[in-house]
Amino acid sequence: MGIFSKTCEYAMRAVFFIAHKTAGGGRVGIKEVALGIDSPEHFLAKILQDLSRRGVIQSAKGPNGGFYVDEVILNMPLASIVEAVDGSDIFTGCGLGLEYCSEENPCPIHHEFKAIRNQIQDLLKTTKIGGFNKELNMGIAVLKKQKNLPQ
Amino acid sequence: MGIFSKTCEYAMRAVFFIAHKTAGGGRVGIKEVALGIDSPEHFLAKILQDLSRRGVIQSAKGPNGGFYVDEVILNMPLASIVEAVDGSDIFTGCGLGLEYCSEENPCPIHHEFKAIRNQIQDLLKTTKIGGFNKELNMGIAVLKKQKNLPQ
DNA sequence: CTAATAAAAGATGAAAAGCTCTTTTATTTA
DNA sequence: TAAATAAAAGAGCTTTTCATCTTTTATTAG
Ligand code: FES
Ligand code: FES
Repeated sequence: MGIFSKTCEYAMRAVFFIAHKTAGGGRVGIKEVALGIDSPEHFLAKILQDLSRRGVIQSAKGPNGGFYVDEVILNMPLASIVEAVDGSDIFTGCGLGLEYCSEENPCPIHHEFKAIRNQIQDLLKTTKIGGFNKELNMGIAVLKKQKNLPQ
Repeated sequence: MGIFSKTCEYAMRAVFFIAHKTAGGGRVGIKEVALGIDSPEHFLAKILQDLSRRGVIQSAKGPNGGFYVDEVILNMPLASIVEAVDGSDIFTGCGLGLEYCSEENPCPIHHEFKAIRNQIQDLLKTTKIGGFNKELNMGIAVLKKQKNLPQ
């Protein structure tokens, strides 16, 4: 696993995809999202249901239904997704797994780790959910493995 | 979970502890290590056996036996432990979980994430296993939760 | 109002991570 | 050589994560 759980990785990719597809109106179905980010459909459905309940995306049932986002969500930070899925440990937790990270009783790598943690926090708080629509449209950024490309 | 797996967190704390206790010679038993870093003894034993097999620590059976490290190990980077336990995904993996991280087909957060990944790599490669013995001796750095300290 | 659509919810299961307990093997010291 | 010591190895359990399949509910177009 990487820095984020697999669930959280799917969540971020999916929300980027939905933002990209519906920023100008409309909805996108679960099948299309799963295909677009290369994730297991039924598993992703669970994740999106949860994000929808928490207000990180929006959804509508029935014909022409699907997932979508509004202006407010487009301006929310990536951190909203990560916190909803993985919790806030990544912003506050100790790099060596001590029960709590503290300035008074720091673990050996506390200072260096804190800098990294802050940089992660910065990335997640300043990156807006809708911030990559242009890159995604232009194909400069991708949300799944591109074919015919070694390494 | 944090950036590293729980197993990896235990491993790093344990190796720091062993380095601290045996840098001047001698061995330290599994019970003392488990107590010293506040980890489950039998689970930690498995982790240390594995690290020993991989040459990240040394061990001796019988009376006066236990775990220890030599000069060579004291100068090895923290990265050796992390790689042995969690693999090298943390050095190369994509922040959004794409199959591979690539400059040609980057995910939306590729550039910012790469900077973070490099900083983690830098921390793990420049931090020596024996680099904190002084701090640990002086009590300036700790390897388990300190008692009677709120937050 | 009905049929079609699409998300929501429920039930279940596989795999990995985390953890415990018991037995065996190697070493030392007396 | 016998007893004590301590890691190594083996077997197995619990929880969490990741994933699939089926049924239900809400919505909409006709
Ligand atoms: S105490 Fe470990 S990172 Fe702060
Ligand atoms: S492609 Fe995602 S971090 Fe490089």
